[in-house]
Amino acid sequence: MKKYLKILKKCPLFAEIEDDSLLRMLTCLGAKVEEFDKKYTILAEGYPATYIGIVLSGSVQIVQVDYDGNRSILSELSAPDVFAEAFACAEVRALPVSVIANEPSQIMLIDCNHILHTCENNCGFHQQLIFNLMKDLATKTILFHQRIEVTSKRTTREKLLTYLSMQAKKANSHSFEIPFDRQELADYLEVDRSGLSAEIGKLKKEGVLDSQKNRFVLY
Amino acid sequence: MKKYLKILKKCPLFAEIEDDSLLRMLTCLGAKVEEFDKKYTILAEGYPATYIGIVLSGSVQIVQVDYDGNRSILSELSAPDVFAEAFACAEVRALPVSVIANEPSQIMLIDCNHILHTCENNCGFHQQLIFNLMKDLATKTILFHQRIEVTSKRTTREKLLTYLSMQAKKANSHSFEIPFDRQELADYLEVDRSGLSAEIGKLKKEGVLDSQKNRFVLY
DNA sequence: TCCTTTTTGTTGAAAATTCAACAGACTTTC
DNA sequence: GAAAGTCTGTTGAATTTTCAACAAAAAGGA
Repeated sequence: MKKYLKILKKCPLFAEIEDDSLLRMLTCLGAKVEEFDKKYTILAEGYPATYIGIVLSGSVQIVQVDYDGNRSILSELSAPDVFAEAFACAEVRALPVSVIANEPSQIMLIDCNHILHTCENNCGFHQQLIFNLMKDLATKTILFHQRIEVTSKRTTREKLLTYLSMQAKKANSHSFEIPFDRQELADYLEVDRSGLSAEIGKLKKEGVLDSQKNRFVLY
Repeated sequence: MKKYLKILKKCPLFAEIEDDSLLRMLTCLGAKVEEFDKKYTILAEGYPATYIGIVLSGSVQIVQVDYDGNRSILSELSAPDVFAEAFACAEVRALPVSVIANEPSQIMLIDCNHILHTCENNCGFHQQLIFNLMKDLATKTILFHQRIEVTSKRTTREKLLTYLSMQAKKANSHSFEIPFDRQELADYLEVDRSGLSAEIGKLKKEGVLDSQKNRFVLY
């Protein structure tokens, strides 16, 4: 396990846990590392969700089969991202998604029951782990909530302005960078990319904002 | 506290916890019950999020002040709903919303730190409480995820069909009821109500589905 | 540096949504 | 049981978005 320490320490799930405690804990949790070739299925739709996954190297896709049989890629993750934690914690009977290796990848799998039900050893770091997992879920909830707040606006302009003011508020400044390129921003806002570009252009002309690449200024 | 037992037992946060254990635990957690008159602020935007709230009676609104000063109501909760748990667990510095009493209400407030950091007594039910809280957050994450999956479709028709097939899958039947009236469904799908009604009409004519009130049949 | 690839902005036409207004069906209240 | 209020479906016009196609700009590679 030692060789994965460097990447595991970057994972928010293991924040505030010392190296040796982490190693001991992983053993205690029965964490296992598996290697998957490209296109191999790591977790399969329909199976019970018990495992939490952590990408150690390579990348994975979260894939869903549509009601009319179309496969769609919900997201793509790389190290040290965590996946399936919500499904595992909610104890869903059947995973609604599959997780597929996007390239040869090393994946750590931990049975969520081992996390949630602390062992008799009662290691103090287990507490911290639960705390970290909780924080991860809570943060996701908040981010989703924010996104819905943005996308529930009805026009591209409103969505954009709502999003940008949130970012300005967060940065505590009129000038700030966003973590998206145009296509990604359009996907986030759930609008058409070209329409988004057009709207940004309009707002510039009107003097409402200015932008160059990812940097925006809101007047 | 005893008089609140009946309502608290309905709250998923306290699932699988026996009455007397629950009462002892509430004391241990420093849970307090406060009464708020209509329009009084229970939790104020901008303050640190440390408390988890539970509606015991009455109802509350989750309110947000827009970037241009407009107040908007994000949701309305009644007993035995839980609020602010995500903010508290994520330890956000400033609440992005306010919680206002919508009528005279009794609210239980619990400092989230007391939940997350188990006491030295190490009561077994505290474990269960953490577990329940985790499940609550995980479930919310999943529900938000689903909603985004639905609303990310671009047309009313696609949104509606995506949502309905999810419900059919969940009910494991072509015929099922949804928990929304038309306006609520439109809000959930983020579309115009009248447009939604029109689309349902079209789909009926095309023989894709049938509906009366909340009951839908998908062919 | 040059060439290739990706990203971004622009456009106009087609399609879809929103908006406002109204009428009928259904509920609730007194 | 009548009246008031709410919910739903329908319509047409105005607005907005999407879509496809292209050109300019930026980024990356050889």
